[in-house]
Amino acid sequence: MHALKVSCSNCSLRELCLPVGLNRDEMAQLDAVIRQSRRLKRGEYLFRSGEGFRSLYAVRTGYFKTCVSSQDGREQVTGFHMSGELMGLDGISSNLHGCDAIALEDSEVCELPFNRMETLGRDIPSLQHHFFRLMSREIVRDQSVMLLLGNMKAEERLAAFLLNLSQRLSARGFAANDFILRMSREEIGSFLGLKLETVSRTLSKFQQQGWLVVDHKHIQLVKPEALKELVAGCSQAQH
Amino acid sequence: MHALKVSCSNCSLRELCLPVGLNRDEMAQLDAVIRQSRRLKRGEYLFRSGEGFRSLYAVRTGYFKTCVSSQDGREQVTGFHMSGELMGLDGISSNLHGCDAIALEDSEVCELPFNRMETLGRDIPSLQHHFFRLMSREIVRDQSVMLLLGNMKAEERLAAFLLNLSQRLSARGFAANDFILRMSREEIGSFLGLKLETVSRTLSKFQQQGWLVVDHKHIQLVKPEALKELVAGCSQAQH
DNA sequence: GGGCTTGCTTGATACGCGTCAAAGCAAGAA
DNA sequence: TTCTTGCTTTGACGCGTATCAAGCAAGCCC
Repeated sequence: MHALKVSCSNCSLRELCLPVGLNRDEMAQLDAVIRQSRRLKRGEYLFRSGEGFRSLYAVRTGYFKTCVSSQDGREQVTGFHMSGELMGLDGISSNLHGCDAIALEDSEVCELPFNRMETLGRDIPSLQHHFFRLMSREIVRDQSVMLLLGNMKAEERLAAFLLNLSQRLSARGFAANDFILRMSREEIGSFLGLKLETVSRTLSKFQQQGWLVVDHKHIQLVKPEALKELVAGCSQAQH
Repeated sequence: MHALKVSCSNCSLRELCLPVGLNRDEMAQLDAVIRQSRRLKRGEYLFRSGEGFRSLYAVRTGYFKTCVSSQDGREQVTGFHMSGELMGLDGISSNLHGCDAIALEDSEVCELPFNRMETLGRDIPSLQHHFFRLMSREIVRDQSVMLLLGNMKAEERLAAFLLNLSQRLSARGFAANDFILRMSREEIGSFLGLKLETVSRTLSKFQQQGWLVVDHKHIQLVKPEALKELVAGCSQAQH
């Protein structure tokens, strides 16, 4: 990943979500398209399922969850999103957002009007290609969630979740083994296909085994290797 | 959907997977890019996880499953694919295929070299847009599978599966309530996050209730309304 | 035909996780 | 402070699905 460290008035983290090799002129065109960033308070909706789709959103700071709901009110969290990650790709197909996006803490996003990004993609091939790659990456991510929901046991799911979080945080320069959960036990459970009590119990079990320390939302991974060993077998095979 | 019924030497079902409003000239350009179709025998791999990614594949005739495997050999079927449906979108992100695609019966696909489709998309905006829509639709589909795997009980999963099959078959001009399953009980179970015995038992239960008739792979939906009622509450909310 | 394989059904049993309930704990309001 | 309120932890119990195992039907090869 050749992340460009070009100063950018609109979105300081653009190099994370759009790491394309653009020249100065193309960069300026992109800048012209990216809208002012938007701030959201904790709990606020960025968009709701069924609303008209106009833009993608990249997280600048803060934390989001996306979720779909069934008619009788069951909620499935489909993902947690941190800085540099894109939300709203599911809205392209029908011009309606297909999920809710909710800020888990005070957050900031930059808005990418999709029509204009699409047009720009025609002039800047590497940008077009990058968008295809981003969408494909989302499909790959979803497939690994299916593997998790379809095949893993509670302990394996939670271990995979914690390691995934750890890896994404450290990729952003945060500590890999000492972090704050931004979501509730219930939201973790919804994402992992478990009930909140099971999440809580499983965390306690990991703590008893000395693999981590739980203090409310504060998690310290003491033996990340143990967690890795637990998920080694059931994680997706590398070829 | 404005499905064009233009004759096409390479891919008679192109109107299904590429229903774009193209003029004669654009159509010719597209024809030039789409490769000769490829035939596969039942059980044959179209591609394997980890192989280099070059092309997307659209099913012309027959039936496919795609699946990801964990290191210890657990297999998660991520989808079943029938005529007009596209496979391989997950390969774009890393230039490697992210899943296996296997023919469930003797089948035929047409190959869409991705680089050339990408280039063509720049000249034909509606084609580019259509590709974005296709990828987005795949993300939406994956989200609804997550809802299924995360929240539904065995009966609800199987009912949702049968109704989805029924709907896709009838969209292709086949009978909605009388069809042959192309996959084994084990493959259905793998897709739905259930064991084959549970699939078998649940089918038997549906039959005892007079909702359908099972004769090996031959399914007749007698009371599809009953199945619909079962999934009504737990299916994704419409807005 | 006999004997094999493969896939499906069905039953008995086990166990993991959901459900229900109670209590602890932190943060904020009155 | 004291009373909320929301979130979490923990325990007891029960249900739903997995697991193990046996039997059956269909297809295939010799």
